[in-house]
Amino acid sequence: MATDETPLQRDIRQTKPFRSTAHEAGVGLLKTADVHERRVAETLKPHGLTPTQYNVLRILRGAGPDGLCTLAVGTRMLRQTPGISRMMDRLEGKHWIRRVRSADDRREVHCYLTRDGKRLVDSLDAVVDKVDAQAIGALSTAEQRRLIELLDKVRAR
Amino acid sequence: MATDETPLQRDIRQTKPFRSTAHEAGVGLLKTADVHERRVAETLKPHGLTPTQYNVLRILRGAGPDGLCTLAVGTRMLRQTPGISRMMDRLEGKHWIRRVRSADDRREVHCYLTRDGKRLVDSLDAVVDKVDAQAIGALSTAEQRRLIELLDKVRAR
DNA sequence: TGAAATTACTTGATATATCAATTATTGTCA
DNA sequence: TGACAATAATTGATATATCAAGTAATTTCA
Repeated sequence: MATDETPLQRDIRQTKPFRSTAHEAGVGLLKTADVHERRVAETLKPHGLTPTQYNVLRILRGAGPDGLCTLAVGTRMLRQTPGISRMMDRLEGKHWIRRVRSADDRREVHCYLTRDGKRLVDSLDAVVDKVDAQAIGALSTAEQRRLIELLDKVRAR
Repeated sequence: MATDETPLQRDIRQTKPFRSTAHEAGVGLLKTADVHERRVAETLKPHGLTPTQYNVLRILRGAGPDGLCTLAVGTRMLRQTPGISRMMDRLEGKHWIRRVRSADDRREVHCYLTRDGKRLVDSLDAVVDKVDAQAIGALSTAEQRRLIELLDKVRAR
C-alpha cells in the first residue's frame, strides 16, 4: 500500500512518508524558501551583493533621505540579522551607505544610502522583479494571494 | 486613497505597498521561513544542536544502518550546505555520527548515526512535532495541503 | 592499456551569523 | 539630583556558510 511520493519527497529524496501534514508543510516551507532565496542570490551575484545586503539597501531607499538608525533597519529585515553593525561596516566600505551619529540621541547611528548605493539598488529593480515574476509566476494571481494569506497565518502564530 | 496595510507590511514595517503580488508572495515566503526556522531553532537550542545539524541526523536515521555517503546527505538537506564535510567533522566530534571510508569506492565516505546520535534524534521527535503542530497548526488540514501544493509549484519552476 | 575526464570529497581563505559582554548615552524615579 | 535601569550600538569569540582550489580514486574510451 505504498502511497504516492509527493513532489517534496522527491525534492529531498525522502523515501519515508512525512509524519504529519503539518510537518510536510513546515519542511516544504523551509525548502521552498531556500530554493527561492538561491534564485534571488544567483541573480544578485553578478552585481556583487548578497540578498541580505540587497535587503538593507532597499530598506534604506524606502526610508528616504532621512535614513534609519541601525536597529530600525534590523527590525525591517527579512531575516533577523544580529550582526547588523558589521554588515553596515561592509556596506559602508563599499560606499553604498553612509553613517552619522545622531545629534539628538547620541546613542543612535543613522544610516543613509549614498548616491552610489541608490544607483545600485535602482539598477537592480528590473532583474529582481524578473526573478519574482518567474519564480512566483508559477502561480496564478489568485494562487499568489492565497499563498500570501496562508503564510500570514503561519507567521501570526 | 491609502490601501490597507497587509500583515506582511506590518511584520517588516514597510510603509510602501509591494510592487507586485508576486513580490509580496516572495517576500512573505522568505520572511515566514525565517520565522519558522527560528521557532525550530529555539526548540532545538536547549538540546545543543542547530536546525541544520538536526536535519543531518534525521537524514542519517532515515538512511538506516547502511548510512549514506557525504554528498548523498547533501542532496537531501533542506538547505543547500556546501560546507557539509566540516559540518560532519563537528557532528563526529560530538560523537553523534561515525564516518568510514567506503571499501568498494574509496572516494566515498559513509556516515552513520552512532547510538548516541540515534538516541538524541529519537528524543527530539516529540518536541519537534510539537513546534510544527503549533506553528503550522494555525492552518486547518485542508489549508496545510493547499500550502504544500502552492509551495510545490513554486519549487517546480 | 592508459591518458583525460569525472566524481567524492577535503582544505584554505574569507564572509557572514550568533551570542555574550562591553561602552556610551539616555530615561526613570525615589 | 543621582543611582539604577534601559537603550543603541560596538566588539570579541566562535560557529557556520561560501567559493575556489586541491587531492585521491574511479570511469571513460580512443
